[in-house]
Amino acid sequence: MTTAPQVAALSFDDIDDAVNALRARGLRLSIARRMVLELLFKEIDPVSAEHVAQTLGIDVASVYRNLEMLERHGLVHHVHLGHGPGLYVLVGRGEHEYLYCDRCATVTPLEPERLDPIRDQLRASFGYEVRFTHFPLVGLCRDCAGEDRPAAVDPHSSHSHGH
Amino acid sequence: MTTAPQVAALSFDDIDDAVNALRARGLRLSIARRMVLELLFKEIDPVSAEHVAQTLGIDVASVYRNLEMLERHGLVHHVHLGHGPGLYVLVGRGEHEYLYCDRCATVTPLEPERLDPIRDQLRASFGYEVRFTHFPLVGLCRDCAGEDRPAAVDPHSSHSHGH
DNA sequence: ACCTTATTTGAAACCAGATGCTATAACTCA
DNA sequence: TGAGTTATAGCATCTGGTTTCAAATAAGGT
Repeated sequence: MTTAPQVAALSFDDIDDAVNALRARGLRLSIARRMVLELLFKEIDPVSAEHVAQTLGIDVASVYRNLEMLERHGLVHHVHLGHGPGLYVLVGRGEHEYLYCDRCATVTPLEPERLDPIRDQLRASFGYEVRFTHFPLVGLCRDCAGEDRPAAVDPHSSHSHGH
Repeated sequence: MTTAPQVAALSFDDIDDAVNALRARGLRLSIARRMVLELLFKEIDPVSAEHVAQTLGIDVASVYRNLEMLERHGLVHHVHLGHGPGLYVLVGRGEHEYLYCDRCATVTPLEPERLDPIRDQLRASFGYEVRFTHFPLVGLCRDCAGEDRPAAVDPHSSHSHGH
């Protein structure tokens, strides 16, 4: 008993794979939707809806609708790192969980397996099946923990995304 | 080595104590500010700025400024449970960390000590000093984990705050 | 009491995200 | 391939949450 079944562990090798999954669910595939999907397949790090809209020249509203819809169908989910907009990422392929430093706003993506021991312990203690995909683990990184007091910074952006 | 020093573990027995701490830092104490503090001392659960403003009949802008300021000075912090407004709570006195169920939106406050083993493990593995005071631990509660798939619900409010 | 400076207020700006509407584009079936 | 059906894109507009601005007020020091 190391890890519970990764709920809805959909995984798509490529766009067509994902597209088929959508089609199988009776969903249409508009140009815009395909573009969003393609972009998500390209990006490694989570991206904001705004970013998607900008880079693709699509209306943000449409982007939000698409992302939300893809999320409902389990292809995508969003994470909140610090404050600022939610960031979207494909599930399954290259999925990560995140460590976020309160102080320097550094984001450290982790392979989910690395947190399995934590999950096990939480399951054992509280019966909870936790994921750090929606909210990151928040605290002080090694460097910041060493220094002075932990004045909560949150620079509202400039996530120095150190991957 | 069970727990790292609780960073900035300020703790105030009563309002006057907190007020003195503020005065000592050269801050004024307006009626509004005192009222906000008093309300926070009364509340057990985290409250929204809106709630504070409503119950006290103070402008939300002032409430936000006060809360933000009290937060800067380490008397208060805020937590995000699901989506919806940030919720503010006094630091130190009766401080909790939170478990949040993705599915049924149940919030379970925990005594921080109960998560110390988790903290220890995360410190050992990643050098991170984590707290679950800003973002809760998110996952499926025992009940929901048993059932079907984990359709992310987030009823956008109605936190059935079971304390 | 007086002066200086922080703080309150109310309005307005702001951002992330959601929603209603109409034209259009996807899929269905003939 | 073309017509019909229905989802989706675009755009404008709204909302909730939070911040900012200018002017009026009130704290604390002297």
